[in-house]
Amino acid sequence: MFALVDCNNFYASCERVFNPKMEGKPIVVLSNNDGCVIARSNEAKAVGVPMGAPAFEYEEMFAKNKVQVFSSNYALYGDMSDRVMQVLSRFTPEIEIYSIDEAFLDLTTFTLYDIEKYCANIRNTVKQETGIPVSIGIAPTKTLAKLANKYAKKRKKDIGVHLLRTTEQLKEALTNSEIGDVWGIGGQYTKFLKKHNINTAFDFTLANEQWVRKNLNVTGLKTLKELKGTPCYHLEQTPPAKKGICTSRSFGALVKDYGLLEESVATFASRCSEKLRKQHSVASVLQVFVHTNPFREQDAQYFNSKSITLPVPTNVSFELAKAAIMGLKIIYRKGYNFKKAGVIVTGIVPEQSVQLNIFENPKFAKNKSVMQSIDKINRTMGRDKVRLSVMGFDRKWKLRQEKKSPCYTTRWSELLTITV
DNA sequence: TCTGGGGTCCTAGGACCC
DNA sequence: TCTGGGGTCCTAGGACCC
Repeated sequence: MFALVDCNNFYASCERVFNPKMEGKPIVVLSNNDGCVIARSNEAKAVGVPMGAPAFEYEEMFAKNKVQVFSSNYALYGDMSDRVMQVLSRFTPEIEIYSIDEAFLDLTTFTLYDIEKYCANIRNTVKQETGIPVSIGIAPTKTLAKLANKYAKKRKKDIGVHLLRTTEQLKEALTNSEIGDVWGIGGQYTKFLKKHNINTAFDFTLANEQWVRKNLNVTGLKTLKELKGTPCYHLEQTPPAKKGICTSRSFGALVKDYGLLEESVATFASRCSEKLRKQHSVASVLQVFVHTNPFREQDAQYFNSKSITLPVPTNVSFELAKAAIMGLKIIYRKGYNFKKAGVIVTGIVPEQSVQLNIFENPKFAKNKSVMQSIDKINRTMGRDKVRLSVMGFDRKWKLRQEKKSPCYTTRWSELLTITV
């Protein structure tokens, strides 16, 4: 049996933990640059704020309904996520952290327990120790656990735990779940399946397997089998190393100037190098891209990218920044209003495989220890305490974040003060 | 003024090899 | 009339996830 633990309206709930005045009120959290709505409390959903709503179009609506608006605060959400996952790990070592707000638990060996009671206990403990409300779905496959979780959120709000085990329980939940709510069935497949008169998860379980294989390929077939109770996905306790790493941002204001673009691209390359070092990998290809704002129809549009093959795979920040700037010089065109830039590294292999190369460059060991020292300083003293000068200092291209809450749990200077 | 960011897997088709 | 058979690797594009 798998349990899927999913935090309710996670970002909105994080904002509420340290700001209890927000309890019971509609609140939304915006994407980077305060662009669109990416999280909503139940109250915000109830007054009709849609997911992805552009903030500037909804200003009046927010005011009218007294919706509290927050910029996203990833330092806070990341730390709260760690706390939730730590609590969950106490209940079983068989845990897969699936995303910032979700974890699968493998409860197969818990045969002597009342699983529903055990999960209710998990839910209460997480709430008690972190302040975050969660819902838990329990079922024989991951896809069914996802479905059970949705069901718990929709129909068993007060209990927050839903178990699917007997044929009757399964049939009832499948019949009452829309096909588009199934994990693995997105917008395109929903349209396609509805056209063929498959409207619920139960309808889908009656579909012909060859037909599903042909039209939704093997991933669709796996989804079908999982819904019918045959597990195709297992618990992944150690996440596999990433095959591609991307750092990109939209700018807070349009950028015309080459120098600012260069600062941003160097910064993105440096972030990619940090992420590579964190998973002990090196990359052999770096791609840099820039583009204008497609929403500004009055502006001339320009999209371009350049791939650079690195002479030796690397995770050294200045080597990646150098390559990124080289690429940027090739694709930069004067006179455009740039809105976004990014760096993607691919051709990722373990650091070990390069170190063992018999043609190893003596610079490699030296650079590696420089990077280790920089990482250590930045980890303890704060991000970018030591950085490449080409990354700049005043960050004119930085994000807009006008309504960011304090980093309650990760910055001494922003700790909550309680006045009695 | 203003519209996010970061991933995965699968398939088809082209280039190339013997 | 008629023109082999069996592979690999890479990339672009489309689907999905959070």
